[in-house]
Amino acid sequence: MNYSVSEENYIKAIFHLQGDSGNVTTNDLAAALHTRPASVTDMMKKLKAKKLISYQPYYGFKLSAEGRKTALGIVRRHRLWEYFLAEKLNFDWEDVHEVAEHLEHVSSKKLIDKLDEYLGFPKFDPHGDPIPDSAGHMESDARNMLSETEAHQMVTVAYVSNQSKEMLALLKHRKIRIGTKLEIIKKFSFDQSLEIKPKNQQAFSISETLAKNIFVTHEQ
Amino acid sequence: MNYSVSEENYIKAIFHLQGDSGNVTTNDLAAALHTRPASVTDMMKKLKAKKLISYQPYYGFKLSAEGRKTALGIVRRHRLWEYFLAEKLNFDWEDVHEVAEHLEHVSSKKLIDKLDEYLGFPKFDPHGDPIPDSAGHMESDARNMLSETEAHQMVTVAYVSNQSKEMLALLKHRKIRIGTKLEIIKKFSFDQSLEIKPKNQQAFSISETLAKNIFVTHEQ
DNA sequence: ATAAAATTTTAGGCAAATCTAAAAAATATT
DNA sequence: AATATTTTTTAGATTTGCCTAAAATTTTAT
Ligand SMILES: [Mn+2]
Ligand SMILES: [Mn+2]
Ligand SMILES: [Mn+2]
Ligand SMILES: [Mn+2]
Repeated sequence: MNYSVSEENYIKAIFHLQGDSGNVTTNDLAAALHTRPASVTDMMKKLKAKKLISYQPYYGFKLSAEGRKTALGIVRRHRLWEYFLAEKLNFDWEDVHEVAEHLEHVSSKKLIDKLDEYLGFPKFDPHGDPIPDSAGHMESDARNMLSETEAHQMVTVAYVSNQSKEMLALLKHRKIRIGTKLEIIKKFSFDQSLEIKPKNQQAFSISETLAKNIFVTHEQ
Repeated sequence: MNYSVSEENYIKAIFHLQGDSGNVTTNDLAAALHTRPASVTDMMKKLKAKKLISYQPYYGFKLSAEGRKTALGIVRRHRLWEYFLAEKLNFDWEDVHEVAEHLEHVSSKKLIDKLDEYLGFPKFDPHGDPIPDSAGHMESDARNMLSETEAHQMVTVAYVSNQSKEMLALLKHRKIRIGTKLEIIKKFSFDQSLEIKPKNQQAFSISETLAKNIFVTHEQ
């Protein structure tokens, strides 16, 4: 019911790594947590004993129903704190993650539910990621990769998939954030770069690399 | 420069225990932290090696200048979070301590300074304890024990020295909190009980035991 | 189908933080 | 001053979480 900081970091990392296949490997998890494969194997034994994952030695692991529920709780805390830091404390977009990485481990349910209420039950964090509600449910709206969106469309930035400091620094410089409305002026097939024009800004071009990491919605 | 949760809890406990004499004993610290004397001795060796305390085996210990500075930082975080929980998240007075006990260990300076600013640089926490500023300075205003205050005076509750659940439950029932203004109607020498009348409330009597744990200011 | 390479696990060790039981030292009592 | 009591420290274990090096297993290449 109550897990250590280390256990929580492992659970959350597995949650983020298991995409559709649902299976995570020892090496991948070690890389994600900047730790050694041997340490991962140790922890997997413990999480299996606690029934948070199913684990076949040599064949990877996946969260159990209980593990997933636990992961959603941690993600909820992380994203609510990110929202708080950005909205209330005026943190820059790119700085919220590091602090939330620690705040997420303060696991008082009462604290988080009251924080959620205080913030007005936000649905998305500052990076556009959905915030699970207290029952573990979250929005999953249809988003399209900016690089695959047709020209001459007005879209709204909803999510950025790469959240490295470098990426966020670039977005900040370009004044692109979650909620920014922009028009796709032209697409160049030579290098797949795009000319875009954010509302109330001059048009400029962005690389394919960047466009592949920005997700947009069309509605409205 | 950066200390473990356990080290921080020890440092803070020493800070609270060392009154005027300035010297804390192994048994007292063990009792305060619900741990064993042997564990305290182990940790004292470590804190001494890190120059946070001066420590003479068998003769107790006290914080060094560096240790005191560190302790003030932890106390600052603790009390700012208590203020946040009470003022912004509407926590009951008696519930803030437990959660702050964990939040205090998230030690980002930027986070705490921005939180302080967001809260409007409060000078006292919900229990009336002074909050150190980012340089470690705090108010130390003249407070008097309610039991030793003359009758027919209008005073303001500024601090409660006993912060047990039982005490806070009684104060809550009596609707007495930090900032409550009240008049001392009469003092009974038989049992040292007091008749008091909070503003906008009926008069009632309180025991000497309670009156010895309530501190008040006269100004204004 | 073997051999080579990559991945994962096991074995053994280490540091932090705790504990119990025994020894040592300080303090109090006669 | 000697003895008893209390306090504190030391010795030796235990648990958690991590590591390196070696062994086991799976996967890939020939
Ligand atoms: Mn974390
Ligand atoms: Mn985020
Ligand atoms: Mn604490
Ligand atoms: Mn307090």
